Amino acid sequence: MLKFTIEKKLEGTLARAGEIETKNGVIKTPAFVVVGTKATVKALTAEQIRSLDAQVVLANTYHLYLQPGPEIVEKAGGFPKFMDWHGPTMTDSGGFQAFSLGAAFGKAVSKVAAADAAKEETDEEYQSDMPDERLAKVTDEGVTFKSHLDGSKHLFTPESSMEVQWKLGADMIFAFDECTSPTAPYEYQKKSLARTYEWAKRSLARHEELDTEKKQSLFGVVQGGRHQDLREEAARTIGALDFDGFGIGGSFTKDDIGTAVSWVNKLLPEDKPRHLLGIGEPSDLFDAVEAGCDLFDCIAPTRMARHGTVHTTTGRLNMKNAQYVDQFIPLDEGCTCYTCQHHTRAYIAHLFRAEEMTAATLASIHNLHFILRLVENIRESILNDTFHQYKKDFLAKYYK
RNA sequence: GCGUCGGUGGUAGAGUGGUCAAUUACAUCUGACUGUAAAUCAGACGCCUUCGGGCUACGUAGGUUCAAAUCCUACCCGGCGCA
Repeated sequence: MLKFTIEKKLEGTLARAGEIETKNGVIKTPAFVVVGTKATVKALTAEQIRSLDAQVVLANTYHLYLQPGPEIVEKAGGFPKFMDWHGPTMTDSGGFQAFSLGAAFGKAVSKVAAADAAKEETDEEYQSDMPDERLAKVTDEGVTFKSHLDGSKHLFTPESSMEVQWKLGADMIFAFDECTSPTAPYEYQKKSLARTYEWAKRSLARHEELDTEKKQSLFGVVQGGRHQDLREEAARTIGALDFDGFGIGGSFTKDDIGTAVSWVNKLLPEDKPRHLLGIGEPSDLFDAVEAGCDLFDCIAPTRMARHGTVHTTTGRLNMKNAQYVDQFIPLDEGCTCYTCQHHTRAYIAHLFRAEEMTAATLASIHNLHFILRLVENIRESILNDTFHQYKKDFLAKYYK
């Protein structure tokens, strides 16, 4: 069971700093949740995750269901024990894969789209653009999947997602939802929202049957795309259900994350934590905290690290660029992460060019450190009333 | 010395008379990445350009042809075989 306390609210905004107590430790919020999809944070050992002072690790139901399978994870004592992580944990429900393996499969759509790419299609366009080779299809019952690993067919329902997440054993789990595409027509999003609401109730019901001792906390997921009426409807209806916290999911445009999230957070119960699903760019984190979010998870720091992009206080660097091969300075001057304490840009650039695995490890350590410390600093700035100045200064340097 | 095979863009290696500035891979350069289908993907990659095109290129020099990286001759260089 979850205990959430708000220490401080930032006047004139929806931002708050607080603490979530789980049976595996306290999470100081706002907090960035590290993504460990397959019960591993890619390229990092559990010891390295601890060294980063990460607070929470999130794994994914879809991936662990397919491999190694929920029974193995259950036998291992749950995914946290399986991967030797002792702190608080979450699992995502598999709902996001309805989007990434469905409407988005093989296409260039991102759930956070540039404004011009987020144009809603007509129903006809949407249907005809739906990729034939997609691996997921949504029905009222649930989502049918073809495994991306071997093509085998599977069905996820709200009930089965709860069952798998029960076996995976995280402290906090998510209701099964449909993440819609930013190009989906309004009518589709409205229909999808009604379905996600039904799924929320089914998730709750199955969760209550399974978890009689209240070991896991269940978060409901608010969808609604970029529409104020849908977002508000979702916040009211999902918010009225007996969840322990809330996830905010779905698609946004780059510019309206803060706006859309504040529509929701104005209506969600104030005394329960809010997790913004899958957001993790610096500017988005500021906006989302200001709009009242307490938790974030994002694959961006680790994926970008593996692909050679690192965060610095003065913006992103692509370490594969020629200019870094002979720069014998840290990735980011003044950074206290392991990578910056021990290695130079030239060395990291060399490792990427040589395709050495440690390139991914060292860059992941740096990027996670950067984002984790950023969110910690945001928290501090709420507590000592310097949020607005900190935001302004940070963004001015980062997006110079 | 004789014979034989071969010399193609940064590298390897296709092409063997027109559709070739030349397949492909690698390298190089650049970009993207937001609940991980991702150690991935995309673009550029002879020179110039008013983006229509122009120019120079397939060892070197000639030649045949309307047209040559592709055919012929000589030379240079390399592998292999025989002396």
